[in-house]
Amino acid sequence: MAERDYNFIEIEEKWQKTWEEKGSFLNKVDKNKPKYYVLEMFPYPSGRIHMGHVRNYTIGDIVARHKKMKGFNIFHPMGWDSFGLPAENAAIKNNTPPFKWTSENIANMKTQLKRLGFSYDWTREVGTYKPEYYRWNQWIFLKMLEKGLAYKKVSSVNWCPECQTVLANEQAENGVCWRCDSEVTQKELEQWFFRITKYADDLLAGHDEIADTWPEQVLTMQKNWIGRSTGLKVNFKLETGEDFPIFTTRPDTIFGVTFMVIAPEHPLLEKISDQKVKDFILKCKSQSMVDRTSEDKEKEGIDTGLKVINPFTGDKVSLYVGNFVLMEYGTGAIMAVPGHDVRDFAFAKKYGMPVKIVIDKPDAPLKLEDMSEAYTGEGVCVNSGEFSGMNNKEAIEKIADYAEKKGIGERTINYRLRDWGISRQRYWGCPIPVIYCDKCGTVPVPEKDLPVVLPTDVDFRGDSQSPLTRMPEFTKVKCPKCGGDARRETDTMDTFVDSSWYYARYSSPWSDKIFDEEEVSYWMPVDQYIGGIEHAVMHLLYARFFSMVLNDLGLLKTREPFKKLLTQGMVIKDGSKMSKSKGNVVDPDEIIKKYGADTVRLFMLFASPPQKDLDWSDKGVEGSFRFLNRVWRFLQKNRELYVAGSAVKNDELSAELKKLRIELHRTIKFVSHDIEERMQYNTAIARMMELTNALYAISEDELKTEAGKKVFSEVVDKFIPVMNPFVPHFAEEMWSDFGKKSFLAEEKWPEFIEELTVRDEIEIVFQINGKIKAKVNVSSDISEEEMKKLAHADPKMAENISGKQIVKEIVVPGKLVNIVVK
RNA sequence: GCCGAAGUGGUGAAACUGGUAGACGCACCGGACUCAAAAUCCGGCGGGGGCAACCUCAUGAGGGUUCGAUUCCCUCCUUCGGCACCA
Repeated sequence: MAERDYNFIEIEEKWQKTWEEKGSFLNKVDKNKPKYYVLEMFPYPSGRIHMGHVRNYTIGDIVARHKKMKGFNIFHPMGWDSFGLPAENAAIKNNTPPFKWTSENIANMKTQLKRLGFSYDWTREVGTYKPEYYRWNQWIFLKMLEKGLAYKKVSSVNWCPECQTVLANEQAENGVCWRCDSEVTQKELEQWFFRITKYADDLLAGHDEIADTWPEQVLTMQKNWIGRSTGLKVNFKLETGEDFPIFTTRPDTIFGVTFMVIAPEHPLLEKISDQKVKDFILKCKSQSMVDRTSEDKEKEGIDTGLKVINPFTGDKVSLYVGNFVLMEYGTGAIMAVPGHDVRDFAFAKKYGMPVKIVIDKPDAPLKLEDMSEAYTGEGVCVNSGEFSGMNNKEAIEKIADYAEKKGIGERTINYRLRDWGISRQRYWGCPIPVIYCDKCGTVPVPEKDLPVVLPTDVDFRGDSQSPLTRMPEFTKVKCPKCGGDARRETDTMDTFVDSSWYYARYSSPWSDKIFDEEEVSYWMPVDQYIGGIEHAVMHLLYARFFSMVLNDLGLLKTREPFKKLLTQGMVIKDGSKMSKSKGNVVDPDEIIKKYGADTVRLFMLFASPPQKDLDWSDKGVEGSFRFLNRVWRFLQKNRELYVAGSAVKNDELSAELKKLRIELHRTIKFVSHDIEERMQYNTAIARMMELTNALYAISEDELKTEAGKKVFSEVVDKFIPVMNPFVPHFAEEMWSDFGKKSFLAEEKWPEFIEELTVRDEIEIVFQINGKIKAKVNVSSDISEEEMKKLAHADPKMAENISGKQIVKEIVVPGKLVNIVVK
C-alpha cells in the first residue's frame, strides 16, 4: 500500500463534516453520567476572529475533548456578546445598520470557528442582540426593580459640548473628544444603577467556596476592588450647627485633624456663592476620575471659608474642596491628618496648613520641624486627651467605643466598591424597560409587554447621538398604569449586563422561560471557565453578582457560577499586543490555509503555558507542522506492522523495545498529569515530541520482529488517542487509517501501567557543600544507604573529603547525595 | 498613583513540593541523501578558560535565609493587565 501525504485540507473538511452529521458534539441531559460544563468567554463579533480567540477556544476545546474521553457528559456551548460600541462606530462610518453589521460578522466568525474543529454544540448558541435573549435582561431588570436592587440616581458622564453627545472613556482619552478634539466635560444625568454594594459581603464570602480553584491573583484583585474596611463614622459639625459626618479608618488620629476636605460634588457646596470656589468646582468636575485620583497628578484644593468643629477636641478647622476626594466613597468628605497621612501631608504643605503629631515613635520621638513626610507607622498616642499614652492600635477601638457612647459617631463598614451604573445613552444595547409618565412617574414595563424590542431600521446620520431619541414610534407610548401619554426610556443597558448571565441561558436558549428548569439545574454551574485575565475584576464580579441574585430569585441552585477559572495570557507579536494600528495582526484563516487547523491549535498550546502571554512566531508554527508530519510519516511507513488486538508481554521484549514501551507509558502518564492536574499543555506536547523522537531512534530491524510489531501496535492504540484532544482531525484520520471503526471523539482516554513508567536506570548526582562533583548512573531501585556508600566510594568525592571534617550528609532519594565538609 | 502579574541561552520556553538550570521547539552550524537545491534523516549548540580530563561564571539588579535558591524573604529596576462608559 502506498504511503499517503498529510493532506490536512481534505482531512479537516472530512472530519468536521462527519462530526456534524453524526451529531458528535450535541449535549444532552443524562443523569446517569457526571456532567462537565466547559465554557470560554464568548466573543464580541467584531468581524474576524483573532489569535486571542483561537488561543482561548483551543484551550477550551482540549478540556472538553479530554474530559469527554474521561467519561464526562460534556456541555460546551458558544455564542455572541453582540451589543456594544463598535457596531455603532461601524454604523456611523459606513452607514450600515448595527443589526446587519453584527449579523454578518457573526456568520463570518462562526464559519471561522467551525474551521478550527471546536467541539461546540451549536444548538445552544445565544446572541445577546436577539430579542429572545435580551427580553430576559429586561425581565431580570424588572425583578431587580421589585427587590430594590435597581434604582435611579444622578451621576455624571463624559460629555462633548461640540458633538452634544455622551462619550465612553475610550472616546474621551486624554480629556479630548475622539471625533472633534474638543475638551471633554462632565454632565450630570439621571441614571439606573444596580445595588451590587448590597452583595459586597456575599461576593467576599463566596470567595471561600472557590478559594482553591480560582487563581489567587484574581481573588486578591476582587477583594481589593470591593475594598471592605471597618471604620468610624464621626459626626463633625459645621459652625452653623449642621451635621457634617465623615468616615475614617484611622480614628486614632482624630486629635491630629488640622483641616477637612470635601468632594467637589458634595451637595453642601451648592450653597456656596464665592466665585473662585465655584470655578474650582467646575474645573474638578471636568477632570476625569483617573486624573483626579492618580497620585502623579497634583492634589488641588481651595478654601470654602466654612469652618468645621472637631467633636473630640472642639477645634475649629477650615474646610477645603479637594479634587482627590470622591463623593462615591464614604460620606464624600474626609478629615485631614497631615501628620499621619501621606496625601494629607502633601496637601497641607502645598496650602500652608498646620501639622500636628498625635502618634509618636517611643524610641525615636518625632520632631515637627524635622518632618519631611507623614508618619504612618504604629506608635503611641500623644496630644490625644485621655487617650494619650495608649498604643494607637488600641486607641482605634477605644476611641470608637467612646464615640459610640457619647453619640458622636458609630462604627461602620465601608466599601470601595460602588453601585453598578448600567445606563448607556446609546442605541446598540438592550432597552431599559421603563416608561416615564407625567402623572404616574417612573413605571416599569409590564412583564407581558416584554420584550421592549430595539428597532433595527435606524438612521445614524453620521453622528453619535442615539437614533432612539428621535424615533417617536419608539419613544411615544401609553402609560401602562393610567393609559395617558408617556415617554419610553431611551437609555440602553451596559453590555456587561448581557454577559453576566449568558452562561446559564446556554442551558436552554430556546426556552420561553428564562431557563428550562431541568436543563439549567443539570448543567449549572460551569465547571471550567476560561478567558482573559483582563476580566479578573469587572466581568467576573458582575457575573458572580448576577448568579447570586438569580439564586436568591430561586432560578439557579448555586450561588457561584464558575467552579474553576483559568485566566489566559494575551497573544503578542514582536513584543506588543496584536492590533490593527501596529500592523502586526496575524489572520487565523491564512495560517489554517497554509498549515491546517491542527497545526494552529498545536502551536497555540505549545508556544507557552496558558496563563502566560504567547509570542506569535511564524517559524514556530512551522515547527508544529513539522512535528505532525513526523508522526504521520512514521505511522504511515510502518502501517503494515500493525496487528490489531495484540497483547504485549514485557519478558519477550529486547532491552531496546522495553525502553520504548516504558517511554510510551511515561508519555501517557505525564500528558494525563499535565492536562488534568496542571493545565500546562506546552509540556504535554513536549512529551509527545519526546516519544516521537524515541520512535525514530528505534532500529527498523528491531521494529520488524514479532515483539517489535506488538510494541508498535500498542503505540498506535494508545498514542493516537492521546493526541486526539490536541489535533483531533489528524488523530481521527490516523485512527481510521489503522482500520478503527470507532470515532476518537467517542473513544476512551488511554490507560497507562504504573510499573511501566519507571526507567530501569536513573542518574544521580554527588555534591560537596551543594556543588556538583560527580554524576553516576544507578539502578532506579537503589536504597539511600547504597547511594551514600557510592558517594563515598567515588574518587572525585573522596578527593574533596580527604583531610576535611564531615559536618552533615544529605540524601535525597533518587536525586542526590550532598556531603557538607569543613 | 492604586490593585494584580511577569522578567531564565541568539530565541519561544522547561525545571510540578527548596534538590542535576536550559527538557521540548525555533534559529544557527556540521554530516548523510541529491547532478544540485528543497524536503528528510543523524549530530552539535549558555558565556569565559583549557589540547584534554576538567575548571569557572550564569535565571532583571542588589542583599538575606539554607548543606543547597529560577523557587522563600527584603529593597530596587523594567515590562504587561485592570482602574468602574472598550469588551
